[in-house]
Amino acid sequence: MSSSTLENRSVTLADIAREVGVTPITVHNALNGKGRVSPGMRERVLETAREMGYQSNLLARSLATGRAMALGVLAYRIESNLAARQLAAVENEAQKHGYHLVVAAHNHDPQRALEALREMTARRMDGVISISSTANMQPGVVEGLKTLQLPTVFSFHEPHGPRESDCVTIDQQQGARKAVDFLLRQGRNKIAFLSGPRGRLVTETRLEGFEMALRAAGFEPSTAPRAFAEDFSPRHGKSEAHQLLESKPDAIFCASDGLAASVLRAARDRWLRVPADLMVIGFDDSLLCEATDPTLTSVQMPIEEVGRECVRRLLFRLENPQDWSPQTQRLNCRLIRRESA
Amino acid sequence: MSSSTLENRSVTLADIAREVGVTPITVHNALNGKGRVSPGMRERVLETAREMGYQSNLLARSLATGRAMALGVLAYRIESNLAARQLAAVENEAQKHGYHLVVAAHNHDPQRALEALREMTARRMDGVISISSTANMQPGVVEGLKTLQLPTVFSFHEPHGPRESDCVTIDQQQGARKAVDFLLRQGRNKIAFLSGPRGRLVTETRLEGFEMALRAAGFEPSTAPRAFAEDFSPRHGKSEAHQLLESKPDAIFCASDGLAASVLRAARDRWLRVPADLMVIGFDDSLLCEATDPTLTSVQMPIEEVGRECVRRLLFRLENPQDWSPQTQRLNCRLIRRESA
DNA sequence: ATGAAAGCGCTAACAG
DNA sequence: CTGTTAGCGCTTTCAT
Repeated sequence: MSSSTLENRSVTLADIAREVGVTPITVHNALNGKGRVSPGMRERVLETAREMGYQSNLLARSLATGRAMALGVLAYRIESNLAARQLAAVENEAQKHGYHLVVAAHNHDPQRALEALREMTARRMDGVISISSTANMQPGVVEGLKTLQLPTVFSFHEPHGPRESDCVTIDQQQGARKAVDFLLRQGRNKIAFLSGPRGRLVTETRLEGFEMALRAAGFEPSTAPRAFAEDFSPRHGKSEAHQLLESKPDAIFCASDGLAASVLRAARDRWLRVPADLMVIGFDDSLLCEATDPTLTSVQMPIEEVGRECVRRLLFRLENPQDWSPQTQRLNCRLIRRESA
Repeated sequence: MSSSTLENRSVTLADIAREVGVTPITVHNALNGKGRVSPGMRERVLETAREMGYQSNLLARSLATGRAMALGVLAYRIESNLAARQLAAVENEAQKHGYHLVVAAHNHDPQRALEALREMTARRMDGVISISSTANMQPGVVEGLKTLQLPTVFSFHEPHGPRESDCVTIDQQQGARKAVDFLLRQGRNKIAFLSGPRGRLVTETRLEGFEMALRAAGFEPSTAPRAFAEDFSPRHGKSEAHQLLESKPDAIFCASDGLAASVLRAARDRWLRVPADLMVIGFDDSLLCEATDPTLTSVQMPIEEVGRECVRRLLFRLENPQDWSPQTQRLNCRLIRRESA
């Protein structure tokens, strides 16, 4: 009678039904407020269920209803700060709507990504959110997502070709423009650009924004000094920073906070005062920004908003299949002012 | 016949069976290499399955087998760098063994944690990994995990009372000792301590390590200068750092990299040379360490190893229920040397 | 207000 | 080698 009677196997509707002396259907109705059940009956059922420690089996429910009440998340990485923040936002939003999250990482390995994708369909996820911060995902994966007919939201990444899926991105070009505009408004007119490897979407997009801002202000962007480090981390970029400083810029816009930190170090080597002699702006508004000296002004991406929006769009699609149509959304960046500019 | 015949509903074993002209069981056997199936048959089945775009339904399989092939992860947070790194390691290891991950965050809200826990059992997860970096989890949750008879591994957190579950932790006291020992060996003998709020496990554990190291070296730890900031972030601790510097220490051991960054700033205010006049050591080996100037020596926690070990222990338990017994494992920290010490 | 019947898709155990 | 039978736990539709 008490919960301790049942050993290993977990309590089922039938167990409760037997205990109460009705059929499983009545128990089901009582528990889920479905059919009409007399108040007394409902009370007894609920009570017994509690006593027996009943836990409805979601696997069985999902199988029967065809809804897993779970979303798959396919992330290029989990440990990256940006990805983790987005994942956290996704989790939070999904939770609010009663959805669980199945998470897989692929580290840009297309094999692994496709495999994870198959697993998501095998588990009959209601939908999938793809987090691919660098947009380096192999085309095959994007195709995979599309053909597996799982409702998908891409984020960060804008899938190539015709858009049959939702897409939530950040306008990084706008972010870069915002930073450079700000420098220009501060009266700086010899602004340099520092980024990581050429060819990376991050580099190219932010460089475009940099050039657009200069051009809009009447400068010839092609003459603006620029350099490209091996990577975006603070371990890199110091020699490139020194190289840029040779041309005596009055500001440097960096495509990452790590590189901006390197610029600060290089500036100190040369006894330059930041921001008086040299303004520095980074990108990402990461934890580094508060740790450098001076603290770093940086472009902030609304990554949490991206996460939330992914979930919202996906759920909207699931709940309103008729009046849904694929849509690409671009969110804007903000400039977070600190000491370096 | 071709894959395009099937519209919405997904392909089942029965569909393939019908197509091939056998029973679902044969298809099942062929697909899973179970019963003996003639090579020719197996070939035809595999071929047809591929053609029809068959995706085995894991929900159904789990329901039938009683194994979800999935682990639940209950994290205090996802966006924290440490948590995200551990999560990534867990994901990686689980993936290797063919397990999926269902992830939920509770932000130390006991209500939410219990709810997430129920959801994990409702989904019949094979086991749960609890990531609770600050060990602030309410006792109720720990109890919940224990009573829900889901195999659980606690990490970071050592559950109160008798240990009925596995536990993988990091010996932070050892980490602190290691840092202070190092400073002592460098000839420093006026070492101060800076941390965040008192009462937090992080503060107290690292303080204990600090004092143990001093005592072991023949110093009276109670006289060592110490201060406690409002928080562990680089936004805090600067005034506390200045306060400590009044007593002219030759080294400061900080309970976080953020606070260590604040110390570096304070030191610069006073024209102290780091490490010549003042050595500084942080804790966590976070991204900040490479961004400060000078770069920060810091204590590194083997968080990825913790994640992997959680999965290994859990899977071992699942696969060898008989010769499993709860065990608490403590991993050691390393000191990562950079410029500040 | 309650129940009966059927099915979701897969698997396990044993029979032919 | 292949098929039969039964069941995992829940839901849905339709009777009563």
